[in-house]
Amino acid sequence: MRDRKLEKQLEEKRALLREKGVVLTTPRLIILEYLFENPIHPTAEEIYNSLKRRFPSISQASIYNTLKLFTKLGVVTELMIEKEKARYDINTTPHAHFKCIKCGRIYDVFEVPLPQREEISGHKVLTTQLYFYGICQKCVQS
Amino acid sequence: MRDRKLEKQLEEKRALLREKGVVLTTPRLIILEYLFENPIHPTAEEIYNSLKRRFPSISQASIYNTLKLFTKLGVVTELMIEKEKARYDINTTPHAHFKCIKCGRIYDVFEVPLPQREEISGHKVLTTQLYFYGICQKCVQS
DNA sequence: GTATGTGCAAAACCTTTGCAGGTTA
DNA sequence: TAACCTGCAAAGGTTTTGCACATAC
Repeated sequence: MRDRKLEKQLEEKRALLREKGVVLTTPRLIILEYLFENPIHPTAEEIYNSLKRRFPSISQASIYNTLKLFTKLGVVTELMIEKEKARYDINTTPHAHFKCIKCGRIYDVFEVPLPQREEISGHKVLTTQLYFYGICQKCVQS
Repeated sequence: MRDRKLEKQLEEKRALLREKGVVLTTPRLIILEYLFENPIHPTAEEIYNSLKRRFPSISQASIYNTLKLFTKLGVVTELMIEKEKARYDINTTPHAHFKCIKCGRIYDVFEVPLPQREEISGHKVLTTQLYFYGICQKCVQS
């Protein structure tokens, strides 16, 4: 049985999509659900592999299309913390991220605030990403 | 005739490479020079296209190998400010970057300091990247 | 001379695209 | 029903790899 709080957040995002005139198709709904239930900053491939077990007909194209749409609408944040591939974060509250260069884990960082700037040297700021790289607590210990 | 200050910086980086036991081959030297003379955060492709005019025998593989080596040694910083491809910055002094989502220009940002943290939630921090995205001054005006 | 690096071409990998068929509102 | 979306397969673009030859020290 699903967490009530999570269910409420999900409904909020669904409402946001409806407001924006987005058609609520099966791929979009199950990807949204997946992101809430797996807030581990998954890649498109991880989402695809997990979902195709339960929904064998889903395609890679739909995963990529949906993630791109969600990013454009601000429903998810696309992280470019890795060179190879994008990762997706359903938590769109501004926050930093830490990537362990040893184990590859990615952590949310709420301890260090993002610089909140509307303008820098005459440039209008719309979004901000702050990435830290190093050795995570688990890898430091071992 | 080349700037004397630039020549000095170049010699410093060459010395750093020698110290680290890196063989100073032609591709490595000309890429280093290129980066100093073109501090525009070029991509591997841009470097390749520019250099092959003067050194037709240079290969893509050498560009990629060299950039990876330089990044590992801390001679350049690899920017993941764009999803599609990496960009390289010879200025390894910690600083932020701004990318214009309209024209694609990438600016150095010295006005906003990077958070200087050695440790976050028990994780050991080694490097930090701060990226701003928005509309640049030139695009705002037009 | 020997370890190390280069150049070439092909492969690997992530992401996008075109289009016929299907689904949502 | 009409607009929009999905799934499939192929293509596109960046980066990596294997190997014979070449080069730096």
